[in-house]
Amino acid sequence: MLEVDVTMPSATVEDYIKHIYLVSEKRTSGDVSMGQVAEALGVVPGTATTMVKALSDAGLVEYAPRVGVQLTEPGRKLALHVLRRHRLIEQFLVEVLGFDWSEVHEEAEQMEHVVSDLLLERIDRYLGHPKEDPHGDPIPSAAGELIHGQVETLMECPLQTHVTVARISDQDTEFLNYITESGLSLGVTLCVKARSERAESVELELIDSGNSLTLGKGAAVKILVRL
Amino acid sequence: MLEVDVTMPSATVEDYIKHIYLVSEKRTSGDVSMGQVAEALGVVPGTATTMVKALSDAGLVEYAPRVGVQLTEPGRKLALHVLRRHRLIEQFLVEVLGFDWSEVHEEAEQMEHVVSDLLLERIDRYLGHPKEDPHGDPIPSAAGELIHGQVETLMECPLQTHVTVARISDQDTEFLNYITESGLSLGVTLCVKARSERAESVELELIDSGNSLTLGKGAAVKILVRL
DNA sequence: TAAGTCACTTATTTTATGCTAAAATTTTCC
DNA sequence: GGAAAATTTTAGCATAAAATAAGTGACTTA
Repeated sequence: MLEVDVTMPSATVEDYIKHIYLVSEKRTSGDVSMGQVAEALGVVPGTATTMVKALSDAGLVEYAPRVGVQLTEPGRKLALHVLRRHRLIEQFLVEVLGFDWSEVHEEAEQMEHVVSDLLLERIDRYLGHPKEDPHGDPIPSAAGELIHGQVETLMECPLQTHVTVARISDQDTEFLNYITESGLSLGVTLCVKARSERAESVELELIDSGNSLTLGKGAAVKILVRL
Repeated sequence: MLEVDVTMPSATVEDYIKHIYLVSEKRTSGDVSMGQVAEALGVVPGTATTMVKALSDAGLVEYAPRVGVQLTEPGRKLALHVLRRHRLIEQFLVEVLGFDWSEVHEEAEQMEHVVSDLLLERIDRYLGHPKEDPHGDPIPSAAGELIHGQVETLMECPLQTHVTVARISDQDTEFLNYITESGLSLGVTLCVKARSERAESVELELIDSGNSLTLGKGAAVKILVRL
């Protein structure tokens, strides 16, 4: 039987735990299915089953065969720690080294597994203890707490109301570039003029520029706004 | 037989190539023995033999059984590329994030395998294209050239002559802290008053502070000075 | 030159992570 | 409610990188 050493989790273990956390945040349901785990990690389902059983033996998750997986408290701690590393690195790359918000994800994906606690705290201090990363994602505290602001997607927020773009929940470079070009960067004020559930689209007006824009549901749910 | 994909070397491959380069720089002899490789990598000799054969199949080294190993031109290119990453990272950690020169080695050891070329060039630009890292080690250019200044160890440099500490060729935290406490940091001017080959020691005078200091051979050969 | 020691190589095993393919189970849909 | 579809698990195998242990060659020393 595979033994996972929790004292120094491998990059693979960290990735599984992180993705299980991210998926379970998105879905409100309790358990994450093996299919979702496999898809998030880019492996075949059989591989996910094997790894999740190992994670379960290591006490990082609770696994119920044919039901799904769920983080334990140590697992949640680890997930938030990895997420803190990822998001602080992204913020550092943008703020200090002049990266565009669309290019930092892949870089942080690698670095999150190697930066020491010491380096992480130096980065945090250098940045002045930021609360959010370049995509508006909240940065967990060193103690493992995460405060997410009150946000809603463009598919659920009130109509005819001024709202502010607060967070983009997609890390794809192409998508982020499209968002930038459309003038939907973080902090921009807009107003949802109309929404069609049948056509799965929303019609926006950008207050500052006065431009109008129509977005499909797929894109609209990735854009989170604050009232 | 193990196949090594040279297009994207693993961290392990990079470490082998880097250490073979570093050992062969130190020793003037042509080949690096398997024992030296194993010791540098912290593995048993059998592991080193197996990996070196794989590196040889990949065209990164030339390997003669029971004689030793030597980098090919692609191997040398890779070694210098890894060293460039390592040293630029060290310089960045010290210059930008306020690390002490004694704490950066281990951190860089991890990061050198994950920073992208893009990030590396941003770091290089941010630092103003430094020529040396915090220990005085030369930083190879992006093209793979390395200019090392004319330096000598404290065991070979002329006596009764003012020389400047230019480079410390040991990354051990304890040793570097000792060097700092002794006032032998980079740039310090000193004078070798006497040297005893029998006693394997040198007697130094630090010009700026006026302090005197005796060093054993082991330490003295790690301190490189410029005339 | 025979014996002993040391360094090195080879062969086999282990660990972590992945794959494919088949079997089993659950869900969906008439 | 039973067949088809989708999902999940199991089993067997592959790869990278390490270890162990045993065998081989080569240098030393008398």
